[in-house]
Amino acid sequence: MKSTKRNRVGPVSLATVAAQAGVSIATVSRIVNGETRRASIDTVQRVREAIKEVDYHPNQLGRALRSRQSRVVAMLAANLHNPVMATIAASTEAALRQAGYVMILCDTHDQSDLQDSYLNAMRSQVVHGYVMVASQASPGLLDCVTRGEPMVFVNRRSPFGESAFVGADSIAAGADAADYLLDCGIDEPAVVFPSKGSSTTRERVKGFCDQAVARGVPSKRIRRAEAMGLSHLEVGYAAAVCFGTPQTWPRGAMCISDQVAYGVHRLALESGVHVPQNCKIIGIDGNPINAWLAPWLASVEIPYSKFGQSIVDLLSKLWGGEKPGEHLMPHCIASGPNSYPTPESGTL
Amino acid sequence: MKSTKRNRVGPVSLATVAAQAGVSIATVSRIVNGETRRASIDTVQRVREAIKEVDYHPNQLGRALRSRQSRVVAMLAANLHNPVMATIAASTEAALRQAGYVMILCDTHDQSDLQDSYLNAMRSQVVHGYVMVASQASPGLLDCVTRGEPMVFVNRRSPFGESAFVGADSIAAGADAADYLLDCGIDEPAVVFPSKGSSTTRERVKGFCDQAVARGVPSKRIRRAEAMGLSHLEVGYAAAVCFGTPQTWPRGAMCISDQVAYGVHRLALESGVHVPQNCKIIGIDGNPINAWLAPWLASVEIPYSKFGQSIVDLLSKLWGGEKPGEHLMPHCIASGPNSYPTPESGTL
DNA sequence: GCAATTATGGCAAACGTTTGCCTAAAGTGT
DNA sequence: ACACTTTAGGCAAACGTTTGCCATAATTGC
Repeated sequence: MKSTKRNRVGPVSLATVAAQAGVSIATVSRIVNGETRRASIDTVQRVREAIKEVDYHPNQLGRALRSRQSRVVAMLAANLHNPVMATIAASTEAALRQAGYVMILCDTHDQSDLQDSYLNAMRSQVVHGYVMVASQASPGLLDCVTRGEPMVFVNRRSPFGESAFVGADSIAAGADAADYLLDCGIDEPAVVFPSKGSSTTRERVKGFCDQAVARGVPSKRIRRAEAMGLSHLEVGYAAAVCFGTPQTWPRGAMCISDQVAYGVHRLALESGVHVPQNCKIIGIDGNPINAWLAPWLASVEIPYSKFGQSIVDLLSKLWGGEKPGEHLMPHCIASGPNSYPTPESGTL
Repeated sequence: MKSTKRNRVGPVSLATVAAQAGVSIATVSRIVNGETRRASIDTVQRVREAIKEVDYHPNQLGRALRSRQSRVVAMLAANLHNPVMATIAASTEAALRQAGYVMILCDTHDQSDLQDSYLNAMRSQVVHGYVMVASQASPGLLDCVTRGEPMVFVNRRSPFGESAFVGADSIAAGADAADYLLDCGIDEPAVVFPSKGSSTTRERVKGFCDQAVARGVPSKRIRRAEAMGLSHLEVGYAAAVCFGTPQTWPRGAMCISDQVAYGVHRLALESGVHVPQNCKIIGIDGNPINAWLAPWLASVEIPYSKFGQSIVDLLSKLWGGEKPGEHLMPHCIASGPNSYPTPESGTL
């Protein structure tokens, strides 16, 4: 190696490259950023070699400081223990990466003060955009919105006026669940949901009830089971208590999430109610684990693993100065109870 | 408000505060950083008011650029769809936040080139530390290690010499699983694992086999079932095929992860093998969902939701210049099959 | 009353970028 | 030969911090 290759241990910056190539920092910067027409062909060549030589990588901090915009996006999710949000996080991370961004992940535990605290922290990190998964209304969020920060809301719409949104059509999802149960010939379906649910929850319930009524079920005959609880699992378990004995259990139940369905099913097991023979259950979310652990469960599948791409598309539009748009993701009835033998039909 | 409160729309920096308070930038900086003894009591007061006044928040970019260290930690996880890693990510995020850091989350999909790509990206973000969850050996990782970056390895040790590590004692976990099955009186236990598993996987298998042998099971009588597959679910399902008919199934099986156990159980269902009556299954991980969806499963519980704190502790030590330490997390047999009625003992 | 110390706080140089503006030199048209 | 444009590239000012060093003024010790 004939050049004075210095095994630089310390940080290598534009200055290092410039010195190595014998040009100014400005020239190197322009070449790094693809501004090749401002330099002669052999200068470009020389600089490119120097870059390899000293193993230069642009410092994103300097870049962001100067240009007042980073390649960092913040995701604030309400609860990472929820597999739905974990899936959304994973897919968003992948899509962002594809687009050359990195993602900072924050778990707000569904607390508005924590959300505000994160919002502040992210602002001082000069993040370039926000992804709010199931966000809460909070003063800090209002600030961000009014400041016009690029924000995409996921699953829950902005509490403050119109905004970019990606989520499922909850009304339609609820309606599809109603269709499923009604098509099974169940004339008095139940619906299980958390008492203090989000708007999404309420929409799912509403979609279900409206559709049931539209198909001739008297509103009074829809058995509404609700409970409050920390997790949807517990909500389902607690709410189903009102179903009573095996004789009084409904023959079909729609749970506003798969997690609620798991809770309901546990009580069914404990009560000696057989699912799906005695009671058909349909959830919403389409958790992939259902095929393995909950073959008794039908579910309205929502393609969370495709949310990431839509989120990034929407963000890009916001960055491009466009009006916030909406992406309503398609859904479908995914998994009816699987065909392989349930314990009851086994060889015993 | 008597002061000339300007409703600054633009960015507010140290300069803004300095102007407002009529002092120099340096003074404000020092006060912001708690260097109060360098300013008179009333100057401090005035600056503090000015800070409120203009709603100043330090720009972390400028800070990081100047001091060459940020409050950002990168986590590179092999696969966020794995609930184990999602749990670790969530708990680490919480612990880091507690310590005043933010976390950038990267999903390497267990690919070494993607891992390197992220490692590079993180370096140019000037992150302050790395958390490698189930990392791969790769050139970029070797670079980082030799450069002496603060890194904590989780679940898989560094492929390159000693390093900070947090994880469970896999040998002991495997041994405990063996004890469980043997204590149930099963004399020919099976062990189910992926063919090309990580070191952790191999240790769990080894711990199991060694303990079984130590307790008098001839090594030949341990039925080893392995398969390759993308996910542990599929591994379990495929590996259990070799168990054959209900007559030839083992009476107990240890699966090196709960996910493998789910796969095995699905085949058991399809084959008409009743769990746990005909075959006891024990997994490792202690997925909280087990209590709800897999009451038939025993599991060696590993406290993943406590990993975050240990990870941050270890990172702090590294930052403090200490030698990399190890945290072996305790584990215990968590959930035997639940006591509530299984389908087989139901009212049917 | 004078030197030595301490309190208070400003100056300016970094950190690594990007970019508007300027300067030469070289090329082009007539 | 002259005016004019293009090409190639450097200068220096930001962006928002931190911090070593210097400069006053006030206090202390004798």
